[in-house]
Amino acid sequence: MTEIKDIKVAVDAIVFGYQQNTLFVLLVKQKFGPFKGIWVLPGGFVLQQESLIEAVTRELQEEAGIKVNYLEQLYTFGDNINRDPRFRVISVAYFALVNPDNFALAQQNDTDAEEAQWFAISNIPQLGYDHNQIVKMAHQRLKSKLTYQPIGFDLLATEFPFSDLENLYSVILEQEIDRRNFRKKILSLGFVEETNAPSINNGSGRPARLFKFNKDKYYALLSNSFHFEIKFA
Amino acid sequence: MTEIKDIKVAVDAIVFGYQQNTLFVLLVKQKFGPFKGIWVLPGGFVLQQESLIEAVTRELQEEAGIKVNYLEQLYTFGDNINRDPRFRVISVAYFALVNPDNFALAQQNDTDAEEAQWFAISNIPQLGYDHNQIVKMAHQRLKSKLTYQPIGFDLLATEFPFSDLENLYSVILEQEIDRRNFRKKILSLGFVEETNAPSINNGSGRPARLFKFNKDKYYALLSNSFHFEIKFA
DNA sequence: TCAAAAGTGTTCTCTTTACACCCATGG
DNA sequence: CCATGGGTGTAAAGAGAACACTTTTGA
Repeated sequence: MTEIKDIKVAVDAIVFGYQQNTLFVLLVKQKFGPFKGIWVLPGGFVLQQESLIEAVTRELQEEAGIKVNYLEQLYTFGDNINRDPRFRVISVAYFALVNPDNFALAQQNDTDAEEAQWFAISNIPQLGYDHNQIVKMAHQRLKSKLTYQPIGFDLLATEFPFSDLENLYSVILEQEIDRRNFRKKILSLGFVEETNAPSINNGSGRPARLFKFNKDKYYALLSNSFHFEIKFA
Repeated sequence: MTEIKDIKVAVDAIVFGYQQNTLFVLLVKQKFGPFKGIWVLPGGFVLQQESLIEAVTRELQEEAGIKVNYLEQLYTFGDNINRDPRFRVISVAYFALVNPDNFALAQQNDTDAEEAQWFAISNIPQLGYDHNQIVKMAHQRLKSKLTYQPIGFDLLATEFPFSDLENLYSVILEQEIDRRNFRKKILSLGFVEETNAPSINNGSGRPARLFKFNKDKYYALLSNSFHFEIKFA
């Protein structure tokens, strides 16, 4: 049974952020190891006494000082037995989203102090290991989940103008959206509500009213075997 | 880095089969270990030199002499650090389907010779480890995939009467189906075709024509960003 | 001729699409 | 008063749901 011992278990996180109509992915510069100096996904080995989730959360904190507000398991990469040139490693990849409040990266010369940086999804460099492939899969997951789960809200501020939501969908899905139909559809779902907050004005044009995602209402609907799907012409 | 070494990696498979309007799951009786004599999912530790997929395939062969015709990764269980009472194990669970040709279990007194047996999904006993939870998740996955991917065909014979497909959907989704609407919808998708095979007669009633799933046609449609969703009233 | 399962069309309703003008503000 | 983005309704087409009788076979 000696063969069993030597498979190492890692976690990696694909963290998406959204700012100025652009989708970003969080990367860190590897400080040592076979890909020293190369950009990779934040992640690392799982410790004996921690759960997988704890491992990801810890790594995100250590490597980027970031707290995500959506996290789910994506896929476990372990079919290429040489994906790490040093030894056999399988990696459980996690898919995460941050909203603008958590977008800023902590400047931390203190702890692990690796460089962490946001990269536009259209501009991801060559990454270490099989991480480009992982990013691709995560991007795909984001696109499809967006159409049947309300995860877009985790990339926006708590209160947002409707146009932000429109833009997020059209940017991420890379499709044009009919503003009228989109608004009608989203509002018909019943879990996006106008707030009382005063309208905001961003420079020019008519001020926008603010909306928010009502999580409770969403879950209430869910338990009544409710299902939605957002598609466009 | 000593903590890292001691996490063991296992794979488990949830294999579904379908016979006589009933959905079955394949279980094996544990021969040793902490759950000796208890039913569990087929699976075992991943060897140093094999991919995850190879590990599942091998275990299915060894423990049940079975070859599946659909296999995909389901989820990786590693948040309960005591899921195996002996040591820390994470398990990559796979979701598999067999069609009637592969349904029979090999009688194998030779190799690993564990007892393998099909259990109706409605009649799963208490399993070892966290395997009841895994089965539940797989069952959920099967239900939802059935509505947007043509995986039902992997549970049927290559050629099948239309009523088999109807029954499969209504049994697995636990819903009544309007036969006329179902047939119209499926045939409108364009990848289920009537064969030239002579009708078959099963005892009583009008003989049924046989249909088959045209994989090539399905993939051709897929690449044209085709999407389907099967829902019922 | 009866029992059993297979095969088939139409209407109504609801959802989705396409499409263009006015409104509120700042400069 | 102009530029900029926000806000809104209606008609036509398509998809989904409801619904029942005829056909073919074996016994």
